[in-house]
Order: sequence, then structure tokens, then C-alpha cells
Amino acid sequence: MTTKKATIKDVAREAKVSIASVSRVLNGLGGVTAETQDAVRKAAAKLHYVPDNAARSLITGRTHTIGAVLPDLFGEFFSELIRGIDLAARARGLHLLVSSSHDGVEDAAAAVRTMRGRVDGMIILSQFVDGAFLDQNVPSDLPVVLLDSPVDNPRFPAINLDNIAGAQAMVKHLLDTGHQTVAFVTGPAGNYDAQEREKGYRAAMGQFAPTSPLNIVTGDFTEESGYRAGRALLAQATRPRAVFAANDMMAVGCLYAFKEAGIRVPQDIALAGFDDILIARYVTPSLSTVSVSIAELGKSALLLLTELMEGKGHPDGPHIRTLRCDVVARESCGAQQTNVAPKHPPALV
Amino acid sequence: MTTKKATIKDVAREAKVSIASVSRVLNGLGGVTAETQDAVRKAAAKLHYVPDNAARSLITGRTHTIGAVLPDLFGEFFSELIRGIDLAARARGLHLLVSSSHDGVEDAAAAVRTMRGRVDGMIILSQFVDGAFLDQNVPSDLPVVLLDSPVDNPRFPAINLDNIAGAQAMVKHLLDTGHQTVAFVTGPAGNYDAQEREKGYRAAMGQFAPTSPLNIVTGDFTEESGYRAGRALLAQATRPRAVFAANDMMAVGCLYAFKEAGIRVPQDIALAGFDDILIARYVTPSLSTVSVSIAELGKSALLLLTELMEGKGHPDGPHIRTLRCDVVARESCGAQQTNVAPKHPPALV
DNA sequence: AGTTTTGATGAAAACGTTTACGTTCCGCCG
DNA sequence: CGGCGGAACGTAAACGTTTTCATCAAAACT
Repeated sequence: MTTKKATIKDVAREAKVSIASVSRVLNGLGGVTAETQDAVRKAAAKLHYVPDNAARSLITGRTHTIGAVLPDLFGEFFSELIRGIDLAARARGLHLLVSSSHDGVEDAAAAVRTMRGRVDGMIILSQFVDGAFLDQNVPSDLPVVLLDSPVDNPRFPAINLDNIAGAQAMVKHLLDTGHQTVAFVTGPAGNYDAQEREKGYRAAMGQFAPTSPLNIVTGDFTEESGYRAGRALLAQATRPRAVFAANDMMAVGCLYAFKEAGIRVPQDIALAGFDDILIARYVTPSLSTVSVSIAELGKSALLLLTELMEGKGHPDGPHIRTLRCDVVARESCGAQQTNVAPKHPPALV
Repeated sequence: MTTKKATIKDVAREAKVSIASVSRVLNGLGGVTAETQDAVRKAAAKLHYVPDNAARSLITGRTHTIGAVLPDLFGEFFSELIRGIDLAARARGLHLLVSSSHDGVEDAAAAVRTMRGRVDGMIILSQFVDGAFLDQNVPSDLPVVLLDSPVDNPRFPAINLDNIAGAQAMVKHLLDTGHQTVAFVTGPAGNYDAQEREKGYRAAMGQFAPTSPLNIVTGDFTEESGYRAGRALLAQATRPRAVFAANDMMAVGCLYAFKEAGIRVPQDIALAGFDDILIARYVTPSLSTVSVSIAELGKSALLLLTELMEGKGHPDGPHIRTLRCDVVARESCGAQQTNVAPKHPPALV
């Protein structure tokens, strides 16, 4: 590739046809004889012609790119999510523009605004978006799919995790395994997932252990907050029989607090997390948790988005969908015996 | 945002000026009186005007987007890498277009080609790129930074990890700790990092333990291959005193093979990996490894790329740079006593 | 043979910007 | 007072496509 850059005109001249014919051939529109096709393809190959995307976008109004707005890229959750989105996107010939790391509503708004005109649709996961935010920052004709969002608006379909059911199931599992008292470690206040999981805990306790008091300590999804929560729980007058943390990293933090104090898991206290991150399998004892297929979440979001983009104003089905979560019983909850070899990483979607 | 979409013409009409003046005001070019500025800004705000990026790109030839071509998005390495790139990019007002999951040279070529015209520069990490590939698929005027690549071409500066030195240091550390015989588990054949790490192992053994025979079993960076390698090592007539795996996931695989066989780590056999992924801190015993600051790698790549993009044909400094790797001694190599609380995740860059 | 249909092709408009180049107007200096 | 320079602003070209429409030849009818 030594020459400057070939345009469609150069190809047309080389092939001795008009630029319209070149366009037709290269876009497979038909209405061209086999010879011209050949000539055009030869010329294009010879000149290493690659169409200019900006010009194409300008006239067609499509970019073949979708945007992903995320709060951060750190941690397995987002990594898996992007992977799921990317895989599904490239299967459809779409590109992926990522934007992350906004810690305020202004940041998020800027991110969304600057994507305007660069993408054909967006997938947004942010605790800062609500109805007003969307109305203000999203052009009316831009398809958007929300992830893990409380927004209930048919114009902005959402895909959520079934956090409530998942948390309920885990609490029930802990109770069924024989742990009479279950404490809960919360996530950050603004986080929708965290709120839902707490709801699930409350609901399950009310339903399956109405006589047992609620026992809630606060955390913020970080390992360190889990560690502090673990120490706080151990300091209580009557130590709970089981601890359910709103995510795995906090559960791991608890685990280290317990180890440090010489408390055995699960014999002295049972432990469970939420997310089923990779680490959950590798800590000792392996961590019982609630599994959410994150890559699947990303894939579903992209599928829904493409449906929206393909014209059908609103896709079939409800505008809020939930993805089920499953209890994964490992060693830390006491329902499973030690198994030494962890499962391998999940296969590609 | 209810109206269709406002163009620069609409703003001009609303402000009763020409489109040229609107452009001047909005791009801060000067040569406009204060009143016109006001009028234009008011009109733009009123119409919710946002410039069309496609049109702008078409005429300016810049997209303010950089592309990242990666083999996959799975695992902590790529997650961290993207994060490092993204953070540095958005600090400079650049967008990030990712493209991943190519398992063949054709895939990679397609990825690079389809990015043409969409990005102002690219960061490429792929075992499939070599000099010929780049010549064939990269336009001559597109700045590119290579990551972990053996390509030695001033036109394509590269940033590599100092795999050789890191591996050498780890082998030396294992020998110094008193383990006379060190076995090595290789990575996939085509992987540059893997090759370099093996070189480091060979060099260190030759230099520091010339009488000890090399002991190399093959792996492919997956946990499962590490597990198999671990079993193979145990089946040897004289079991090595230490095992150095070319990455952490394989080391974890080894660890489970050893646990399964009732072999204690590090008492019966020492173990070390490479990469310092998050899991390394959480397995029991915690895994000694070689740490590479991956986010830093991404950040450096982006910085170098922006230097290239800003005109200076070739940035200062050598066209191949290496990032140092550091030995992290934890429990599994026997040089460190048990410490129960793992370090917290690395802070944001 | 004359008329219509069909299918391939080319000319030119359109997309929304940036920017080179004119034009106008004003103040200033000779 | 005439000419000149510069600031403010407008006109129009250019960027590289897609797409509509017209053209034209050949094939298909009547």
C-alpha cells in the first residue's frame, strides 16, 4: 500500500465505467453485466480501493457502529459484557464503540452526546440514566437499549437481571441447607442491581424465615468493604449462621475476614455471593454464588438493539425483559462437598 | 429532543448569519464579533444542534477515533489492556473502536481493513501480524502502534513486555530460593510472549543452573493445558522441585493437578506463573508470578500513537520499547510466609 | 416494420460540514 | 479627500459516496 488513497473515481477511470456502476458492483446491487463487474473488481483490487466510511455515512445516514456506554471497564463483569456485545455485533457486521469511566451524570451525558452521529444505536448501562436524562440527551430517532435499569419506558427497552428471584433463591437455599439466620451485605446505594438484590433478600426472609430478624450491613461492591462487613458481622453479639453478600468480591472480602479470625467456612459460618465471577471458583473454599450469564446479557442487548435498528419501531415482546439467575452451590455454603478441580472458563458464546 | 435533526444551515437561518460564521463560532476560530457569537450560540442551543460527525470527518479527514485490534476480549489481560487504552484515549478526547475475536490471519486482515477510514490510528495486538501483513493491509498514512510484536520496522513502532528479563528473574528467584530443578510449561506455539518467556527460561537455566537439565512441557495458556502439564510433570521419573508456567492460568491448572495428587505447594513442589492476574492472589496458596502492568501497557501505546498522529513522522525514542516486568513472590514459591489478606485490586491509572 | 418494454449505464444531485476566497465596510494615513 | 489595510462576514467549492433520473441500445412484442 504505497499510493496515497484511491477514490471511487479512480476506480471508475481505471475500469472505464462511471462511478455509479462502481458503486453498484461493490455494493452488490445488481443491474450490471458480468463484464463490468469483472472490470470494476479488477480495478478496485489493483488500486487497493477501500470505500471511505465518512462519505458513505454522510449520505446513507448509517454508520454500522453501535455504542456501548458503561460506567467502567474494570472487573470481570464489564469485560464479559463487552465481550458478549462484541461477539454478537461482529456477527452482524457491526462495529463497537466503547465509552466508559464516567463517575458523574455529566460525564455520562457527555459520553452519550458525543456518540451522536457516530453510532446507529446504543447500549447503555449506567446508574445515572433516568427518563429525564434520556429525553435530554438521546435524539428521538436513535435506538437505545438499557441494561440493568429501572427506567420503565416503552421507547427505551431494557434488559435486566432477575436479581430479585436470584437473591431469593440463594437465601432460600441457605435456609434450606440449615442455616437459620442469614445476614446480608449490601452494595452501593445508587446501584440498581444492588437494590434489587436486597429486595430479594428481604422478600425471602419474610417468606421463608419470618421469625428470623433481618441483619443488614452496608458495603459498596468492593472487596475491602466486604472485608469490613465481615469483621462487623463477627463483632455482633450473636453471629449469623450464614452471610449473603450482594456480589462476589465482597464475599471474598468476608472470606478473608473470617479466615483472619480463625472462623471456618462453611462449618462455623456459611457464605455466598452474587455474579459468579471467575474468582469464585478459585478461592478456598470455593464460593457459592448466583450465576448470571453476563455475556448472554450483552448478546441479548445487541440482538434487541438490532431489532430496533431494523426499522420495526418496537420489537416484539415486552419492553422490559429479565434474564434468569441460577444458584451455584459450591463449598462455601456447606451444601456441597469439596471438589478439587474447578470448572473451566465458560466457552465462547 | 423532539425535532428531527438540525443542520448547520438551520442554525445559520435562526441566527441570521451565514453557515461559515456558525462554523467559525462553534469551532472557536475567531474572526467573529461578540454579538454574532451570542446569536449563534443561542440558536444552536435552541435547536439542539449537534454537528454531524460524518460530514465533518469527510472534509477534515479526521475521525477522533482510534481502533484497537485484539485477538480476543476474554480474560483479565485484554480487559485491563482495553481499560488502559480507553482511559488514556478519553483523556485526550478520542473515542475507542474495538475489534476482537479473530482466530485467523484472514479475520485479522478483515478487521484492519474495515477500520480504514473509521479511525485516525490503530493499536494492534495479534500474533498474525507481520511485516507483509502490515504492508498489505495498512494504508501508508495511518499511524499504527504494535503491541507484543516481533515486527522490527521503524514505520510500525512496537511496545513489548520484557518477557525475557521477567522470566529470567523468576527462574533465578526460584533457583535462589533453593529449588535446584525448575521445569517450564510453554504457551501456544505462535504466541510471541510465550516464545520470549521460554527464551528467558532457557537463558536463566543456562546461566544460573548450567548443570541442571532443561525440562519443558507444552501448554497453550489455558487452565486445562496447565492441568495436563501438571500431571505430566508428576509422572516424570524424577519430579522437578519447581514449576514455572508461562502464564498464570496454566499455573492454576498445575496447582489443581498437584492438589488432586496430594502434593503440597510449595513444600513438595514450588510453583510460579506469569501475568499477575487477579486470581493469582486468591488461590490457595497464593501464586507467585511475574507482574506486568497491563493497563500501563495500553496507556503507553495510546500515548505513542497520539505522538504519531500529531504529525511528527516518527516520535522520539527507539521504535521498539519494552515495559519491565517484576517478580511478585507469594506463597506458592516458598519464599514468602502465608499472609491471609490479599492486596486490593490496582487503583485506576 | 413500428412500437413498447427491458436492462445496463452515465450524469448529476444530495448529504452536512470546513475553508479558500471575495466582498463589504470602516478607520486610518498620506 | 482618495486610497489602502484589515476585520467581519458571506459565497461557493470541495470532500467521496449513494441514488434518482435520464439515456440509450437491444430485445420483445403487435
